[in-house]
Amino acid sequence: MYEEQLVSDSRPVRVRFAPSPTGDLHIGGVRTAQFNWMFARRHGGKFILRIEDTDQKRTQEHSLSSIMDGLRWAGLDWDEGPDIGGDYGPYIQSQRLAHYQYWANWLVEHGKAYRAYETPEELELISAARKASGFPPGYDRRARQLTPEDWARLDAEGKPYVIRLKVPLDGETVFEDMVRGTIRVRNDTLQDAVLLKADGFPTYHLAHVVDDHLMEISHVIRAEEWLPSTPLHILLYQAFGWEPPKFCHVPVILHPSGGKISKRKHPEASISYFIKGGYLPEAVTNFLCNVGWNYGKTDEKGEEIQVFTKEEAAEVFDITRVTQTGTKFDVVKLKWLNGEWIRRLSDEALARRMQPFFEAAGLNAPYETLLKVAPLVKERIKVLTDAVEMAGFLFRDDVPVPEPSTLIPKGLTAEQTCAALQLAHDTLAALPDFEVATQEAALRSTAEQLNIKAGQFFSPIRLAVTGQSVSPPLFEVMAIIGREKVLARLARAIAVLQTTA
RNA sequence: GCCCCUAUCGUCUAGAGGUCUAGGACGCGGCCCUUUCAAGGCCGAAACCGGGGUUCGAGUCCCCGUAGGGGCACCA
Repeated sequence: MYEEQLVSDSRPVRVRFAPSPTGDLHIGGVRTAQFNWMFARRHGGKFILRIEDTDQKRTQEHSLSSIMDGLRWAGLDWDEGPDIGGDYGPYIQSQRLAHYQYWANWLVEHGKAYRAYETPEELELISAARKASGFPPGYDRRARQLTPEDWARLDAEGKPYVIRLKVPLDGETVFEDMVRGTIRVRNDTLQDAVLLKADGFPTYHLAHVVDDHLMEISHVIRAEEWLPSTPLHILLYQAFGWEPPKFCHVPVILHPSGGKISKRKHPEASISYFIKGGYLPEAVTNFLCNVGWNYGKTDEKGEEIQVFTKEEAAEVFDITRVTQTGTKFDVVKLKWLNGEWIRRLSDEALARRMQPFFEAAGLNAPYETLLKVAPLVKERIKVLTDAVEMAGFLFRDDVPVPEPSTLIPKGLTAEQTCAALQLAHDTLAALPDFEVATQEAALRSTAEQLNIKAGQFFSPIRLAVTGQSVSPPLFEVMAIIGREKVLARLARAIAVLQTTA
């Protein structure tokens, strides 16, 4: 199916991302938001942010700002939303209760819905009894029998009620999903879903249908977990006599071990994991494009282009080509992509982006120094936090004293190593300047003098100066650290070897 | 239990009935480069879930199995 057929000219493209404020933004939510965003940008439509806070128990105080921060971090800007308003506001459902109550009652008045007075406890009993006698669990629609007189009597007793949809007992509901094609469900498998809760708040089913209609949403792009309840939503549109939007259900993101990735069980389900973990928003959105969709452009070698921006993706985004299979979230591949993006950063940009991570590690890393560090770590790190691990020693005075055993390279004795370090020390001390090229020329000829391989020579120097066996290129590192500290650290290592020998 | 969706290398995917000896990427292995580690270059191993149809021809269409996922709340 091609997308062009599904975007009608008569109806402007208006899509929304509608999270519930129950904590951090979920990584799957980011992708859903991104698909909506790309679809809107592709078709010159509007991308709307709406907050679905109709569950008073689960709503969390700081969640709204956390969600908006997450979206901003990912660069998914919205055209209408709680903070910026718009012509269809308010964009927070708890501020739209009058709408839901009006339309719920409208359905009752028109015989499409009814009041039900069962308590949650009674419902549990009903469900259990049905199960026991071989029926599917759920509600048995007994309140359909109630007359308006019954309602008056129960109201007089002060009994709270909910409003339930009167689902047709026979027939089937059919709709077209933009990625899955025709979906067909028998109505007798559907429940008389609650639309308005006893506390006067709507359920998701009612609230989103009313809002999507009132906000003139043209395409509902949402996670696959909504697929089974979509027939119910179609029935609701029919009961109202409204034209439903087009639906598109995108596959869920799975944990590599199988099953839905959940914030409760997996830290990487939350966008903050990636923000704090030193991932670039460019890489995360790039990666998310390839989970359930693919860019499809190839380079001159015939290889698929893997690195692209979400803007580039939006230019060719076709929602009907979204995959239909649940996809596992491969953090390893994300890390690789993140490395690709880091390598594309200018030194200035990389320095700026690394800075907060050094600070978070308690290191005072001036921008000017980071600017020199950037080219050294650029092709060695996958996430920004790697830079702290790899180059943190540049900003630390308490670099660990190396173990004598690690100091001695293969093929050399302790005495030889000690002598080599002493010679390195003296050579460096005598240099006219401390430039990389000067150091390199001098130390390479020193290695020749000593008749040992360059690698054998540089290894103990590296250990002594950086405290690590792995580091960015040695001469660059020493130039940044400065001659004084380098000589001191060499002297310290020499002393360690001497006491051992 | 009932309903819905899905099924190509370990993972993400390309594949719109003949161009498939099934392509790419990550990861993995090897080689080259090299002061460590990377990055980069080259090479390699690695998949159409099973069974029936339809068709001259099926990874591609249909059916049945099987497997995976999702859903059956006064949560979203």
